Amino acid sequence: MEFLQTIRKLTNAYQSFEQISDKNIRKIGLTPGQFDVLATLGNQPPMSCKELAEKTLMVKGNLTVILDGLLKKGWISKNTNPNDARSTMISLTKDGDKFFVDIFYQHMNYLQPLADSFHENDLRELSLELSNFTTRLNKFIDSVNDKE
Amino acid sequence: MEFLQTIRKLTNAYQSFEQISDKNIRKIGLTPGQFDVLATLGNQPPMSCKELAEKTLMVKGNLTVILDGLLKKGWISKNTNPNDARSTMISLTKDGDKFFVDIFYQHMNYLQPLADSFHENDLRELSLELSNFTTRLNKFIDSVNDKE
DNA sequence: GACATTTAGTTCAAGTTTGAACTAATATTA
DNA sequence: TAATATTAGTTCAAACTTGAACTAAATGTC
Repeated sequence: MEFLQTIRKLTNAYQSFEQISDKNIRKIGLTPGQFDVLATLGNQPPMSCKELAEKTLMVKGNLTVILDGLLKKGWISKNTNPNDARSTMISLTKDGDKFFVDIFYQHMNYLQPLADSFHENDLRELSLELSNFTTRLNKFIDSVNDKE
Repeated sequence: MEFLQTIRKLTNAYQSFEQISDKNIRKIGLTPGQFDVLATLGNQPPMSCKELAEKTLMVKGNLTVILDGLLKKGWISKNTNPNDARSTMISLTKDGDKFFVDIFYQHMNYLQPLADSFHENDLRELSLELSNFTTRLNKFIDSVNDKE
């Protein structure tokens, strides 16, 4: 069954990269979740928890915990959305932004030799195929959700 | 930077699939880690914790916990390796094997409509490119490990 | 407007994951 | 062979994750 084979390859690729990336992120002193949130907030206007949870694919409960951690470190701020008192807008503080730029640069630097070892064209080709693959996955997710 | 773009696509693809797969696995009553271990043990001769940890990419501490859970459910058995008293050989029990065949079938059934929505050739092409991609990732991992 | 429904975010318990320290067994080497 | 180093697996604390129940605010409907 070719499909399972492809999934296995996908999993291997992802996990290999994760291994590389997480190792450096933890060395920086962040958890992958925290890095994910910081990277999503970086260079963006403030966004709600809901939006942040969607982009990072975290469940809301987990996001609250991660935001608590980042808040304690002083890297994000929370403000009630003036248009909807239920929702909270999250943004990087000045310190948070400085930190983000720093670690992002550091992380990219770490990955540079890896990035350089690929041919642009191969990456473009793979990107395209992964996009098509994901499109179908998401269609399936929608169809499953519709049934519920 | 094409590389980051590709990584993002890879992450999206993986997480979309994970979302699909984990949902069903948890419905079956397993955690993704438990499923992973059962699937690795299925149709294989007994293997050591070390081998199991390598194949599933889990840290040893986590594997111990997961094996405890599977042991409690009666699906695996542990036996000291006669050739090396430090190591433990893990295998599926008869019940565990029956359960594994059951859930594997159930899970495949769940994924079938998704699998059918792809063209074999596209999958083969993507598989190949992912393999090449992972080969390079692993080379990078080795080179980083060598430096330590 | 009052009542039910939906939505945003928090809280909590149970379980997972990590990394480091630990025990016990095997390999190495002098 | 005795001392040392390595390897297999466990334990533990701290942190993360999930899912469900909860509070509060906004929206819909009569």
